Amino acid sequence: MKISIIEDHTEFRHSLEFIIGSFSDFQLMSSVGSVEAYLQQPADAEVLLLDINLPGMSGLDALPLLKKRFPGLKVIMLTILDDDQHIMTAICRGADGYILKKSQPQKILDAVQQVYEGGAALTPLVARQVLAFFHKPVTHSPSQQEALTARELEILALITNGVNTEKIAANLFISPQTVRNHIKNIYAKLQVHSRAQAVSKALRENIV
Amino acid sequence: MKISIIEDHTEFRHSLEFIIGSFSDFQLMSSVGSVEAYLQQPADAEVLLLDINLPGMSGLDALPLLKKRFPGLKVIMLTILDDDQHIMTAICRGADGYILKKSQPQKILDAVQQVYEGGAALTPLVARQVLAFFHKPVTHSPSQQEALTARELEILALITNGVNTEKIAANLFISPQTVRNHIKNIYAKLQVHSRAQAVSKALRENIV
DNA sequence: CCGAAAATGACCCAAACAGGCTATTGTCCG
DNA sequence: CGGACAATAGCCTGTTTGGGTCATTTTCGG
Repeated sequence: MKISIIEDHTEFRHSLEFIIGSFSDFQLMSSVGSVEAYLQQPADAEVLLLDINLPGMSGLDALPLLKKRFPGLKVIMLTILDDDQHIMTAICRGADGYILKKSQPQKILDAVQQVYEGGAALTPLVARQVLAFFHKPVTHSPSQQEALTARELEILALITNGVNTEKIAANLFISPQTVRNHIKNIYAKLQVHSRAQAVSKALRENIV
Repeated sequence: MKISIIEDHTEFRHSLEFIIGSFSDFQLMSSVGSVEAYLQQPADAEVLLLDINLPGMSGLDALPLLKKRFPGLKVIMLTILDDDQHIMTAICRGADGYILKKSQPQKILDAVQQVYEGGAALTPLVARQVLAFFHKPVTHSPSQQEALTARELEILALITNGVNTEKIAANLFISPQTVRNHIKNIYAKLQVHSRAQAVSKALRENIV
């Protein structure tokens, strides 16, 4: 298993090198202090430990670039912060893992092993924040506003796909006027006043 | 740490009981074979191991119900399948963990510990599938269509919030007519023909 | 079996919108 | 300097939408 490291903090980098060097399963290919240095002599690593806070190009900015240049490379973000925004940015840009520097060495080795085997490595607290993105909207939405009926949900779904009144009516085999009435009721329940607002609310609050 | 189990497969349930009983940190409150049985004599557990495939009400359907009735209860889904759809459903309904039955006993204990400490417990392969939901859309979207200008993005964002032409104009200190023109250009680039479609595309492809 | 809620349908009207065309100004790049 | 593009602005026309009010039928739970 070929591993590279990009981490500017010399002391911590040496620790990582030591940990990885302790196991014969792991082969350290490259260990540098910046993305720029890494790109000058790229190693064909399989797993990359990438710091977020780096001098020059940040780890977050390097992520999509590295993923594009080395397809198949698994990248684990290493960071001191478990900042919500950083986590989501990293994940959206293709990170395969996100672990905190304060983690025990064994956890870091586990993470490398996990991503090598095709999994993703998240510390439990990071995983919690990721999951929050899914069930936050769902839990807070059904509370406030009135519930939509099945028919209304059906029509809202079509509106959300940009279908106009005429086509919705044709689709559901009902009169356009009836569609209009349903839409009025939907607006009242969602407390919106236009299709654009309805679509926005429907998508953001996972009503569809 | 108070733990309950809902699992219909008797043999596996007994294994779980045994594993949990082996540690003095854990206190087994209740161990039953169905959601219905659990609701009849609810225990004030802190962590619940919940099977997905259950006779009667499924674990997925019970999830929101249990979460509502016992706020603060952490639920770990236990299942044989790592089916994509089940995972996402469970997460959207508030699961705090999702682990496979074939996991080593130690992993299950770790998961309980992790959710108890406020984290989320996902096996690496499940985590991979969750992450895929984030970086899939981002990678495929910026390809096809033409890029929007800064002004167009600004206006698209306002449209996405349901603001009408008049208000957008007032907001940006430009003429409503100019806003109309920008919107026409946005429509052309996004290949849509209405605000609703534009909002839908903007939100679904993370353009805003 | 009755009443509430949902689904269906209609009319009107003012406002908003979509699409077509033209035009001026500014900026940036080759 | 000249062309490309973005941002600004106007006009016209037909369509769609949002809001108001009313009425009939169906469905479902008490």
